[in-house]
Amino acid sequence: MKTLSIGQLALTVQVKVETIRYYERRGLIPPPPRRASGYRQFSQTDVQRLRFIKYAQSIGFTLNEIAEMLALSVESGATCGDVTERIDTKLRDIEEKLKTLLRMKKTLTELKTSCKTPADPSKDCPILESLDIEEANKNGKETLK
Amino acid sequence: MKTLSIGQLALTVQVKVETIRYYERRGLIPPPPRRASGYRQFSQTDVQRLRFIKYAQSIGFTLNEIAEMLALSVESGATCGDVTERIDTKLRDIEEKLKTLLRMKKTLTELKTSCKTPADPSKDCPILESLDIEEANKNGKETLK
DNA sequence: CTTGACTCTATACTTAGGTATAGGGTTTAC
DNA sequence: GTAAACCCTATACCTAAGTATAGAGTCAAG
Repeated sequence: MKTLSIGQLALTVQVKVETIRYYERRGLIPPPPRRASGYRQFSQTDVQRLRFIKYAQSIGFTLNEIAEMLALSVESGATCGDVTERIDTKLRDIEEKLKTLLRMKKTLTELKTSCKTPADPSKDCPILESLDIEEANKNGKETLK
Repeated sequence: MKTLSIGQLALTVQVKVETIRYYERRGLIPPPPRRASGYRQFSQTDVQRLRFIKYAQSIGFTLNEIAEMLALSVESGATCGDVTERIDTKLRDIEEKLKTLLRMKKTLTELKTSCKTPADPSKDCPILESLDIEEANKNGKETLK
């Protein structure tokens, strides 16, 4: 089993050196053994673990959630049920976000339409207009003259 | 024109007092006139402006983007073109996020299926298994005995 | 054996959008 | 006229996921 320095590990999994140390602080990877000099010695396990972290991140899990799942894998007897539960939670999250984004999309599209067809095309945007009117009031309607 | 204290404004638009001061610092609302005591005096314009900010936020604009739009409304001659451009940019953002979320949803759903049907239902989750194997290796297979 | 690349810790900084607190001064209602 | 409720500034803190920096020690190649 050849060991890796933090730099080699970083290179292997395409992660910054600082990030690995950060993950160790966060408890996402176990503190690796050290050389006499204090240099960290990582194993292939750590490569695997970091890859798992990166993958889980890419499918939308936060570091906290990933930490929980990793803890799960250490407890013996963790089964599919434990994992699918987290997946379901995450799927509900995603569903929520999708709904919000779709609502935003709809509103923006409508806004765009109302904006594209002003009574007079040379006129100011009706969206900004409401603010402008207020600005005018603020200045005692002076700006309307 | 009756003026409002920061607390009254906060109540009116359902925003925390601190948030209003924060918006002032961020340049989202102009520095209001002050009483002799230093107390801020807000106008109906500020109510309008804060409502605009909240609305824009709710449809997905960041405070920076909102600041830009507010600046736009101050420049005379800002038209629909200026606004629809921002809306289009935001719509592209949303489209991106939607794609990512849908990808995540698909992956998680597949993962769930693979997790639900292990060879033996009492067996550990195949997702966590890959990590367990590595853990075992690390301990010199001792844990497999 | 020296020099450049690597590693160590600790601390601060980043973005985004606030929230909380300390230590004051002010206003208002009774 | 005093006490509660309000306001002021400045500063620190929060989440999330890192990134950057300083100052020191270590390793490997020539």
